[in-house]
Amino acid sequence: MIKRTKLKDIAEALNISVTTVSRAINSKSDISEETRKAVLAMADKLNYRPNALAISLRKSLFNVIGVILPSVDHYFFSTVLKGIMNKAHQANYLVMIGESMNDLEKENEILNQFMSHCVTGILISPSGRDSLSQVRPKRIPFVVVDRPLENEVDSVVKYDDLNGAFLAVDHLINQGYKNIACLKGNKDCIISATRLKGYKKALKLHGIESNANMIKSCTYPSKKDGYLMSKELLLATNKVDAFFTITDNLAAGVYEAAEELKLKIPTDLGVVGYSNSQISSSLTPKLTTIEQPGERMGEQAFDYLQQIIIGNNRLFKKTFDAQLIIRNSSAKNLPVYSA
Amino acid sequence: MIKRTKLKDIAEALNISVTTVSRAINSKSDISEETRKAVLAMADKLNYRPNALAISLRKSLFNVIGVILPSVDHYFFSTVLKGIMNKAHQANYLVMIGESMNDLEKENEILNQFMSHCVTGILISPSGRDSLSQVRPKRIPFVVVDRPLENEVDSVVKYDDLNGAFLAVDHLINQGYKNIACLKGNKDCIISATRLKGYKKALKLHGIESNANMIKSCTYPSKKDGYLMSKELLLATNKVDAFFTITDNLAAGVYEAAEELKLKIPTDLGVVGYSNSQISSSLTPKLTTIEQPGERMGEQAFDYLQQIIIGNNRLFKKTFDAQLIIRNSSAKNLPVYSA
DNA sequence: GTGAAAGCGCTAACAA
DNA sequence: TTGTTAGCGCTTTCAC
Repeated sequence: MIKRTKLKDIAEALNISVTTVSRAINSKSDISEETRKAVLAMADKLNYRPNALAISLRKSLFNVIGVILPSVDHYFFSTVLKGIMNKAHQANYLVMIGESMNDLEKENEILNQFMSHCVTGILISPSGRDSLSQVRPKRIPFVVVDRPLENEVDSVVKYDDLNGAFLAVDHLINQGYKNIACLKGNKDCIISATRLKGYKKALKLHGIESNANMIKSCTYPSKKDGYLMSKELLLATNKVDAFFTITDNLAAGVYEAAEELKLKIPTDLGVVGYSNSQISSSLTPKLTTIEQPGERMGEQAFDYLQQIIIGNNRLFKKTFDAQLIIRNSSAKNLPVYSA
Repeated sequence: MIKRTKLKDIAEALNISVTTVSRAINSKSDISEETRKAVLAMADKLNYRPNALAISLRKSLFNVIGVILPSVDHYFFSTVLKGIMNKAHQANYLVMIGESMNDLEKENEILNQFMSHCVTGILISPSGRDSLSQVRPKRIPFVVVDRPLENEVDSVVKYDDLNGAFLAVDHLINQGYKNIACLKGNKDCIISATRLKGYKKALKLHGIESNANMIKSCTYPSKKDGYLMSKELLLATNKVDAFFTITDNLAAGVYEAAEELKLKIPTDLGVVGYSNSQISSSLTPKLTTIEQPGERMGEQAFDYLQQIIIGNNRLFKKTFDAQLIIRNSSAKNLPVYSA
């Protein structure tokens, strides 16, 4: 922190009191137009910039919020962050950002640092089931984004993941695929678990029995994991004719395995991903997937947080409707989409 | 900001002075083991958390840095941010993040807010040529990342973009492509300009005259722009047999145009992108591109900033070497790569 | 319309 | 080893 002009400097230069300067800067009413102008001119001349730390300390409010996301280079989360920043900027809030990397301990560390630094509120995409039990006791305004723990006590902006997965798998079945495998993430991941439920729900609805052998998990879903898991399944049973993957990355891996095994998508193998990330429309054939409006979710989350900060003490909940984006990776018989 | 335990609360609970409590918390030497333990126990009991604002105000240092990037949902920048956060977290710094959206005015606004909030230093990827003339006068430690203005007065972590583009185009020529077009961004974008130079340098080296009609610009390079610009070029001259695009997104657009016009990549049309973003290996055929180690660049930038903050008053410069990643989009005759 | 004084939570110099 | 005092930069009573 470098030394800079403060109110006292302005006061001394003008031979008036600090109080008066403060009043002028904050455009209070009880001050003469004359002095006001003089102060402002001098402030400008000396390149005065208020010290937000001092102001915050004095006024007990700090217009900074903290955002905790699993990872910023994950496309979906980066759009959530963008949404948050859109609104935060408008509302004159600054945003601090921390990555939890799905690590509860690191998450808690960041949380504590944020608290120490007096953030006014927290926006968090929890890394695990116990995340929020770390947050709640701090008694700080917060809103959960995208990874809702099942409860009725927190404000949360989420996505209808159950239905998203359901739509994906239902679509595959309707297209004529019979043996649909599911590629998912960690057992502890709420999102993964919810999407798995949606998968099972769709199977059940169509009278298909879910088979544990058709479900594969990995720690941190990547293209490579998708490749390995799908290859294993394709070689093992030889009956899998479609994949539902809980993330587009995994689907990209399926494409790779399919090519290696000379299986044509979508005729031999149907694929539906999740998130509509950038790769989904770059794959050939283009990937059918589930849209996730990260930016809008981030914006909504900030709006709720702001409501809570200004004292609106109710619970805010919003679930974004699931939306299937049909492209060519699931067109068993006919290509249905080409844009 | 909610009310929380402060030193005074602990002091009163223990009937000792605030100073003593402070000493205990900060584990100074001149304090009895006994009181130290008592204080720590009470602090824990009352769930004490130091007020970083007050500490910073008092000590005139605030362990927060500000990061200004054009856009966080751009893959490359999100990895830069990740690199910065890796190191910042290790060094116990918090990071504030702002998006300039390539808008000088917005950039300046964020800058001022950061300054007001007493960030110790700034990491910035400048949005335009005049960005730094806004930063320099503030006399705050800063490091430029990835978008170096041509000067010798700032610390900067950059990438050898001239050579990156050169390698890309040189490679295309060596593969046997004759008429190589360049798809780029805005005229004001330094990065775009530098890569264009590399393109021209490679042409020149091979005795090919650069042709203004083979160079197309757009405002904010997207897949769609790539599609439109490449289609226009392919329809117009019918002689373009390869594209060098200053970003992978644009290359993805070229793929789309190629498919529409029934041109086979790489036989009819060679393509080389830039950035090695996620889509590059999802495209079919896989895209030859230029690797950009965003995370490592972010880490390096933070390290430099930290040096400057602790008073190491020299200029820090680092240029990451350009690296061509050869995949199949540029294999005019034989596929050369498949992983 | 203006200024003096107190205090936000904390630390550092100086006393005791 | 502990306490007293002053002050970081600012705002807010309360006098004048």
